[in-house]
Amino acid sequence: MRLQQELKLKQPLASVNHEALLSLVRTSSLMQKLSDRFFSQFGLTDVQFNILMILKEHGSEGLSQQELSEHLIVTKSNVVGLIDRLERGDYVKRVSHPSDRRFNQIVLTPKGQKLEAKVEKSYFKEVDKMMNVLSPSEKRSVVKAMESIRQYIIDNGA
Amino acid sequence: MRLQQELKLKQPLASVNHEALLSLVRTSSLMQKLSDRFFSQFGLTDVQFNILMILKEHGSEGLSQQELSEHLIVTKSNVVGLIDRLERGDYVKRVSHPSDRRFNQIVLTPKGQKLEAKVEKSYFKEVDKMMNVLSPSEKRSVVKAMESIRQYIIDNGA
DNA sequence: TAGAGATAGTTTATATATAAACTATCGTTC
DNA sequence: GAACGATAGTTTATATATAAACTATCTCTA
Repeated sequence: MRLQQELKLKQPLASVNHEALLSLVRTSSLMQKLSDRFFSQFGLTDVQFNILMILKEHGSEGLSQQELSEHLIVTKSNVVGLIDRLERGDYVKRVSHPSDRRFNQIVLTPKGQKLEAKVEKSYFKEVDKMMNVLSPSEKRSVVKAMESIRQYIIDNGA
Repeated sequence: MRLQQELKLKQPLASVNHEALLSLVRTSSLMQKLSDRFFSQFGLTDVQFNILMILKEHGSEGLSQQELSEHLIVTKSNVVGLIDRLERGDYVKRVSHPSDRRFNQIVLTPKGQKLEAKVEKSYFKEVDKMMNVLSPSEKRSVVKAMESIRQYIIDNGA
């Protein structure tokens, strides 16, 4: 559908720049909703699955909450609740760092490992289904454009 | 920066599809943060400004909370709190529909109109600055790619 | 070695978001 | 006209997110 109709605008968008921006914002918002629905099948949220994937990559050493907050680009105060909830579900645990008691090493439990492996398979299938609506050159173009935008944001102090 | 480094991945991304998806997700997340910082200058959030813009377009008739929830693609229960907070700041008000008391017509107050007009000017300048990192053909390509993705999501029941 | 500063994590207050259960109002149908 | 069903908005419980103030721990330096 055309963006103007989707946004229920009375007038066409005046600027191509605004149209491109709203395209991105609207699309990522809808992707978020699709993602929510997908992960809720497994009793997870997208953020929770992301954490499980990150922790899987870091094995038995895990990551500190500070490191996790940098991976997720969220504040450390947010990570507290995220780990609380994952710990409540017995998917991860906090382990005290042996030589520096300020750190929690967050590691997957066996239950967390099993769930991650199971969800990951379905996840990559869904990703392929969605992204294959784009041609290879479109994908390259999107990746390049997104990189330019991120560079702008980083240069402007994010 | 390369996505792999930004995401602090130990291994390169296996699939181009996943890379394209994470490009989008990461970029919109950073855009959200830039947006937060921009609007906080004016004591607003991005969602609040979006509501003010939508209401401006609908003048003295305003929109019901149900209609607003459709514009914003959020649930009506979310809209309750959004309007509560904007009403607390005297930016909008709830007006009972004259012939159907189930409806609230949400309209801008004079204070809300003034703020919207002021913020809008800066907003469009920022949008131009950011999106002009893309060439005209890149913008067209992004708009087209995003439309394809949204079509996929709509077809898959969102 | 005592104190100062840095770092990791937590708490609190607030904003955004959902789903589900609820109230109030309106329309339709019998 | 009373009952039923649909619609609009609210409330509650929960998840994600921030900023700011806090505690605990560690490190460095005077």
